[in-house]
Amino acid sequence: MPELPEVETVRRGLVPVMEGAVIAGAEVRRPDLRWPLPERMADRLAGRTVLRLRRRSKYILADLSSGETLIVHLGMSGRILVSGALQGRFARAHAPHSSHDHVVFSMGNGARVTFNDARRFGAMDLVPTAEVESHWLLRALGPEPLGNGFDEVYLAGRLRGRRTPIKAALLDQRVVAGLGNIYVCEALHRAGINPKRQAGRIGTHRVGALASVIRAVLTEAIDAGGSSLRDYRQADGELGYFQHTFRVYDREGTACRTPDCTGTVRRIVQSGRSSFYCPACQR
DNA sequence: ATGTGTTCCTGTCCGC
DNA sequence: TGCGGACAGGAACACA
Repeated sequence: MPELPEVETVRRGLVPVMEGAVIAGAEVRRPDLRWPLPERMADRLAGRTVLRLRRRSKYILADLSSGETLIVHLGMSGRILVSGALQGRFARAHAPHSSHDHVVFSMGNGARVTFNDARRFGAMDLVPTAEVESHWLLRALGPEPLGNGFDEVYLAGRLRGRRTPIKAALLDQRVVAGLGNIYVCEALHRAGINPKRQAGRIGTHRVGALASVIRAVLTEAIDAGGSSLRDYRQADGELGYFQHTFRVYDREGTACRTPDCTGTVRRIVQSGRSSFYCPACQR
């Protein structure tokens, strides 16, 4: 579930609980997620202060006072729950652990942060802060779509000559970091580009529009997450899920939402993933 | 180098 | 109500 906007929403939800706070203890309830958890992770976290919570692509990065950084990826089904008291703002009782609560952080301020991941495609690692960018999971990532390194000139350069469908190219984290299946579908719809179109065969002008709508769709989703954050916290402390109004994603068979378009949303499979698009207005 | 298909894991939903 | 199959927001990996 978590693409860049969801991960950013989780990060923002964790900032008031974790940033500047001490990790009193960490309980590792199973030894592995997608890969084995870091050696002696609980010992290396206990007593450390979280200096800063950052995000790179879909990774949450917690810089610690020990000089190490905890890298967290939510995979497909990873979620984070916050409970416990902090200035009365998180006055939610600790729920009993579920079988998918794999790592539990007990903060010095009384909050509890639980990493839950049914499918266990998530991951954690703990490395020197100076080595985060060169970590094997992060080193090949393309630019942040909301950062300065991503614009129409960059994107055009990366798509030039590529014969792969634009859908696959945008899902490639080396091209641009943080997009997933939902937001690629949404961005292509807004840009009026058929997901099957060869990446290198999109006109310069339309590539410019694409870069622009990618930023817009992500920004809107982050804003929506921010506005729903408080509601979700009040509900059950769960971070990372919020309602979106998608224009095509998961809307197979329904009317296209492009103004004046009479098309019907279709679903096709591209490299094993569902693509939702409108054949009438995406060319 | 590029592009495609498989794989990890569990939960949910839909049709019979 | 049970059961089988399809499918799920990721991405590393093996292979053409």
